[in-house]
Amino acid sequence: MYSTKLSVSIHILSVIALVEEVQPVTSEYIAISINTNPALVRRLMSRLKKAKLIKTSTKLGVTGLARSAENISLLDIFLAAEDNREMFSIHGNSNPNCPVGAKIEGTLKSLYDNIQTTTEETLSAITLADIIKDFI
Amino acid sequence: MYSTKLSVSIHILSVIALVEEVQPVTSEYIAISINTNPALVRRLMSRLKKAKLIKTSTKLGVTGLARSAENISLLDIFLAAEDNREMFSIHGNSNPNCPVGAKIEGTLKSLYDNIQTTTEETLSAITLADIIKDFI
DNA sequence: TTTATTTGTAACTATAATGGTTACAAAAGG
DNA sequence: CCTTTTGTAACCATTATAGTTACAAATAAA
Repeated sequence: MYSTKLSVSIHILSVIALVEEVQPVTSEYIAISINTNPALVRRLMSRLKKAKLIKTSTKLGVTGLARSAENISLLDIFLAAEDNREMFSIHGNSNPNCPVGAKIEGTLKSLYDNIQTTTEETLSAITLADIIKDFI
Repeated sequence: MYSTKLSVSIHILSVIALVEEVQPVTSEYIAISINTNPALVRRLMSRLKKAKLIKTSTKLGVTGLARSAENISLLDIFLAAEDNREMFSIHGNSNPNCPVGAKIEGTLKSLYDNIQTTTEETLSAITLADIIKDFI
C-alpha cells in the first residue's frame, strides 16, 4: 500500500488548478484545505516543482500549474510524489541451493515489472482535468 | 508499496507445487529455501490455508495444494497474503469548507477503486502454473 | 535599497507496519 | 502414548510515515 503522498499531491494540484486564475496560492492556503501544516505541503510542492508540474516563486507562492490540467496525468503525479514506486516488494537472500530459491528473485522481478507497466498505463490514461471536474 | 508477503507466499506455493507429489513438506523445509525461520512461514501458511489454497495437517505438514496450480491465480494469492489490499492510501480530515476538501475523499475513493479493479484483473489472469514453469 | 513574506529544507518526534524471533499449547500420525 | 508439526501469541529491532518546529535564502514590492 502506497503512502498518502499521491492523494495529498492530487489535493494540492486540484486547489492550484481551481485558484490559479484568480491569484497565487501559498502553502498555508493549501494546508488549510488539507487540514495539515504548511511545511508538509511545501515538501510535496517541492517534488511537484522538480517534476515540472507547478511553478512557484518565493514571496508569491505557487503561481500556477506548469502545464494544463489536461496534460498532467495521474502517472506524472505518482512518479513525482512517490519514492518507492514499485508496487510489490521482493524478499532477498533466498537459498541458491534450491530450484525455487535460486530463481525466485528473477522470476518475481519480471513478473512484477509486467504488472507495474500495466498499472502505470492505467494511471497515464487519467488526467488532472478528469479529476477536478468533480470540484467545479 | 506492498510488503513482501505476496512474494514469500508465491515462494511457499512454488515449493509446495514442486514437491507435493513426492512428500509432504514442513514449514522448516520451506524456511530453508526462503532463508528465514519456520514461524514466519507458518504465519503465511496459515493465511494460505484459510484462503483454501493449501492443505495442511499437524504432524505431517503441508500435504499439498488445495487446487491445481492452473486454478490458483496471483489475485487469489494476493488476497490471501495481504491485509491492506488497497493500493493507495487516502488522507482523511480535509477541510469541509473548501470545494476540494469537501469532496476529495469521495473523488479519490472512486478513482482508486477503478484503478484497483483494473490491476486486480491483471493479477487474476496470471496463475501459479505460469510462475512455476520457471523452476522446472 | 530595504522590508516583509514565502519557499525550500533540515532536523526531530510519535506512531505504525514489517520482518524476524522465541515459546508453547493443541492436534494428530503412527 | 509419544513424537512431530501446526497454529498462534508475544516480543523486538528497524524502517517509513505523517506531523511539527525552525530558519536561511530568495524575491516581489514599497
